[in-house]
Amino acid sequence: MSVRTYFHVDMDAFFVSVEELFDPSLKGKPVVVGGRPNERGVVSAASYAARKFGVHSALPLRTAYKLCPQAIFVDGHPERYRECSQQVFDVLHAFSPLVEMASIDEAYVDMTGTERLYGPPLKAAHLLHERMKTATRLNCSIGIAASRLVAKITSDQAKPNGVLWVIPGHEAAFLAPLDVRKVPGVGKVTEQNLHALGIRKVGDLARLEDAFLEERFGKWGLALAGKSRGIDAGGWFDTEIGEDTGPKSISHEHTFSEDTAEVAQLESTLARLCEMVGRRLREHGLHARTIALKLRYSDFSTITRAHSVGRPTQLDIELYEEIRLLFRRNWKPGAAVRLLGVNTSSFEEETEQMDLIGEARHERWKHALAAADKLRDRFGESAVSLAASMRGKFRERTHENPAGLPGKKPER
DNA sequence: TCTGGGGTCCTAGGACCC
DNA sequence: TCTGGGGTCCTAGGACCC
Repeated sequence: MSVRTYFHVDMDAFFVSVEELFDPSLKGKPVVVGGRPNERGVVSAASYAARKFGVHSALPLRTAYKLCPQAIFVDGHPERYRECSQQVFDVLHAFSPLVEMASIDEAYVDMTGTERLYGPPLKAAHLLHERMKTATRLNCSIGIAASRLVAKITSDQAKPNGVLWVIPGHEAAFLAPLDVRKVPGVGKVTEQNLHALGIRKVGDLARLEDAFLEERFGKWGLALAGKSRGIDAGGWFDTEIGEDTGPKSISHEHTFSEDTAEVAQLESTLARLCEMVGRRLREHGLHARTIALKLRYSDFSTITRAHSVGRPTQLDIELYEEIRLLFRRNWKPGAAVRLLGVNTSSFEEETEQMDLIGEARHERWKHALAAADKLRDRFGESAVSLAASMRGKFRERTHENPAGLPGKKPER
């Protein structure tokens, strides 16, 4: 098999950098994206100035405030990030057609066989780096290697705003001195398990027998053995670049600013979550067979309860009927709830069958929801709401029912 | 420290079928 | 009446990623 060349392009402090485009006065200052310092929630991104104080993503906002009270706390703007992410993709795609966005702020580019066009890898990477800066006004770091795994680890080592190449054949030497935690897929738990075995560096891992790792960690251990030697093994690293598979699940969840045990508040929140999920299902032209409720109590204990339905659906009201049933069967009445979530999966594409099945009620809702989706496009997410049509004194970001949705009260 | 929201993948047990 | 052997689907939970 011939040697391939992969770039891993990772945007530097992406959310913070995008916020700086909208408010240049933020530049160079300690900035925390994610919310107010007294809110429930965690840091989505921290500027390099804020990181000097120990602030990093996933840190609770209240903790971030204690570490760095002078930081500027800003709310996240997902639409801005999606738009900039699209610009990043456009730059990459114009550069080389084999691009796969791995998340909103990072991508793999298969650069194999582009030497005649762009020259050797380092030269090509610097050209791409420059084009990215010119087109998006954002900095990125680029890792270059013969496997995607090593390219990803390399871009991390290149940060911030750098380009780094691991020459084929030098993977093991490059990886050996790094902490095992640097290997994608090794998180807190696996790191602890490895430490318990006296394994701290990737080099320690690479010296072990495959059989030993397989015995200790199963299938995952075998993939880990390959990773320690820089081989794309296991999980999505094995897939081809550029193939666009649709989503496998669509979900929304909400953490209350204060825990609550009020049924009206809980159920109207579930209704709102079902609307958000239903809308996205319709956008993607998908019908879900499996609908799941997520419930987190004050003590952070969390359960999920799922049900698969005979007829896949994309309708808010049908999602809500299932979810409410799951909720009523599983919620310990009176127990304060911290978080609610609605998840859908086992998708089926739209079929003629589904349209033919549509009995009157089904069709009414379908048309009403299409109208509601249009209204939301024009006036925003809170313009129309099933939650608003529910009884109960509690209302959250909703008002009366301007679309005239059928049915005042969703009853079975 | 007091812990978001959106995902993916893996494991494991039980039901059910042949 | 002492206990098959898959295969597949479903559910629940957990690790991990950005």
